[in-house]
Amino acid sequence: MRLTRDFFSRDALSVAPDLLGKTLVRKFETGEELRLTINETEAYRGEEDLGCHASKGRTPRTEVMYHQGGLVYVYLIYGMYWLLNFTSGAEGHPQAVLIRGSAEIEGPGRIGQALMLDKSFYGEDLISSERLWVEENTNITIKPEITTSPRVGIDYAGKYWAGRHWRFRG
DNA sequence: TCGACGATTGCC
DNA sequence: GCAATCGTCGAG
Repeated sequence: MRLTRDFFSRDALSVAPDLLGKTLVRKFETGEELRLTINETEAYRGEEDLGCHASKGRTPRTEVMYHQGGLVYVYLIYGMYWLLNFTSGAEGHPQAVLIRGSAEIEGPGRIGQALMLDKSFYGEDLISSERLWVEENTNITIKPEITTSPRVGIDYAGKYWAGRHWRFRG
């Protein structure tokens, strides 16, 4: 069953750990489906979070994070990898959850490659999209053991924000 | 308009 | 250890 708007409308710190164990589905134009089990996420939350792109304010790039939850926020990193994020929270609250890894494919850059993401996915609605969405995983019967740790690659955000344990693995 | 840099990865 | 590679943003 596809995850609802309500699921993504909650705070990023609730959505990020709850996405662990969920199934990410990408349907290609060929009709072929790629299904990945999410096992690693990170929360980016608000303009005050110096590790969040929205800390620079509302710009063309960060715009979608200010919208409702359940939308796709993709951006090009190092000129070669598209990183996948889902917006969360309510309208006006810039938040996003980075999909950092899955059981089948590890690494945010590799996930983007496997899903063949590009700029056209910016703003895609996970609740109605025909090519990308998230489902409940019916195979999992027990809730995964979740561990937390500091987010990756944001030392520039300073000791406080880089030190928040907003990376979730399960 | 210009230059620095990044929520990464893979090869030397 | 470092190059690849380009959109974004702040400075000039």
